[in-house]
Formats: sequence, structure tokens, C-alpha cells
Amino acid sequence: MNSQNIFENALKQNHISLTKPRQAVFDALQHHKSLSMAELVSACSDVDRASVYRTTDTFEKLGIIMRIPTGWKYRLELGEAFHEHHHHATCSSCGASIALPEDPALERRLQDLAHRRNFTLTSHQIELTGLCETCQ
Amino acid sequence: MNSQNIFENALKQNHISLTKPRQAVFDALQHHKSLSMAELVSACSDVDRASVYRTTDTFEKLGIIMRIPTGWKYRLELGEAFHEHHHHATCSSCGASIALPEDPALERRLQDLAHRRNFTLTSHQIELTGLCETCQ
DNA sequence: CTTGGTGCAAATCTTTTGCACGCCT
DNA sequence: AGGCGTGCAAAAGATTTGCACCAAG
Repeated sequence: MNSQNIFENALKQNHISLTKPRQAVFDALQHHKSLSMAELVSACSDVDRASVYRTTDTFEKLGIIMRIPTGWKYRLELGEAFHEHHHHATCSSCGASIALPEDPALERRLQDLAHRRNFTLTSHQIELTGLCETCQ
Repeated sequence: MNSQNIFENALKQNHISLTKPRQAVFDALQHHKSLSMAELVSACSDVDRASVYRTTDTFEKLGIIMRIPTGWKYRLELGEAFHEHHHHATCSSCGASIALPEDPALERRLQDLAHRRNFTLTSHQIELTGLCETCQ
């Protein structure tokens, strides 16, 4: 089951049609680990800005993409069905974004924490900030 | 040592003067657990919008305030010197932001994770998303 | 014919900048 | 005078909306 199939199924299951703009947005995100909104818009050269926004909205609702907070802006990347679940560390000096190893214990603690407030967890984001190996 | 003192010292140590607008921004944040930028601007009724932006910038650099990502916007609250360290859960239905109990074990796991990539951690953010007690 | 999806243009909101003025030393 | 901090107005950016049109069922 490759990414394209997962993608098509996600759309089909929600009765949303696979159009050229949607495919373009998906492709752009497949070819780049992550993109800012501006980058995504320019990566989808013949798709209108507004359509990119509308598409990212629907994709986000379907879990096809995620918004990753970085500083106070955000970047877009494909959702968890397309990657292993992971988090990122951002180097405050060079800006590099480092993918971190998965950590089930960490995930369990989060569940736990939410549970203690009777909160039903559907997703989470972790953003680490600091200095990467080469910058420190 | 109360909040006001911590605040004044932070400014003094950085040779930044305590002006009326700065005090107003600080007060607004003290009186509300957290605020969006728009709320902060209107909470500081006689401070110009641009000054609020400039002030939040400098405060953020000094660690007096933090930006908390929520969805793809953010909210502002006082920095760690003024609270216990904690994270938030955001309800995707009603938008409520719930403060979570501190969890040292969680913090340790993050340190650990960063360490495994030779990353020196200076700060982090965790954002949980899901349904709050009343919305589920 | 009806619905979903699009491009385009305009509206709106958010954030940043330039500039002149007042305040303090 | 010299520097910092401010308000105000304008500029830039980012996001959303209204609308008319086209394509597919």
C-alpha cells in the first residue's frame, strides 16, 4: 500500500473527489519533507492560492496533512498515515529540523496526562528547541 | 519575590526601561491566563497596536512571555519564571485551553530523546488536541 | 439540472515599518 | 544634543469570502 493509495482511499472514504489541484498539493508535500504555506503555494504553480488554502483545510480535517508549529508560524507535512509517528527538534541557530526517534513511553505519558483531566486525546505535537550537534 | 518584581528585574538586567505600555501589556497577561494577540491588543486599550507587537517581541526575547501554539494560531502567556512549567490541551470542539499538571517524568523523556540526537535542549512546547470533558 | 470544485478579485485580518515627536539624561 | 520608546499611518503579508463558471454525475 503506497502513499498514493492511502491518499486516494482517504478521499474516497469521505466522498471527496481527486482533482488536479488536490493531487498537486499532495505531490508537493510528498516531494518535500515539509513546506511553509508560501512554499506550498509556489510549489503548486498552476493552482490558485485560494485553492491551496481550501485544500490544506480539507486535507487537515482528513488527517492527510498536519500543521507543525515552528516558532510561531507553522509548516505543513503529510499526516501520520504517511510517516512513522515522530516529533521534531528545531535548531535555533541554523534552523535545521531534526526528526526524533519514536518513543512509546513518551506517548503513554501524554495519554496519561490528558486522562487525568478527562481529556480525550486525538493528536499531539511536540516542538523541541535548542542547538543541534554542529551548532553547539 | 512577586511577579512584578521578577518582571522589573528582567527589564533592568537588560537595560530596558519600564514604560507605561510595557506595564500595561504585562498587567493584561497577569490578569488573564492566556490571550490571543487580538485580545491582548484590546486589553491594553490605550496602547497602540504596534507597540503591543513590539512589546511582545521584546518580552518574548527576555523570556517574560511565551507563545503557545494552538491549532495554527498561538496564544500568549507569561513565561516560566511566573508559573510552574506546564503544557496545554486544546479542545477541538469548543476551543478551550486546559492547563495540564506538571510531569517531571515527561520532561525527562524529552531531555533523553534530544540527547540521543546530540541535541541541546533549551525549551519545548507540547500541544495536545482532543475533546474536553464537557464536549465529548 | 444540480452539486462540487475551481479561479479570480476583493475583503479582511495580522504583522511590520517608517517617521516624527516627546521624554529623559 | 542623543537615544529610547511611542503613536500614527501606511505597507506588506497571510487568510478568507463571494461569485460566476465549468465539469461530472
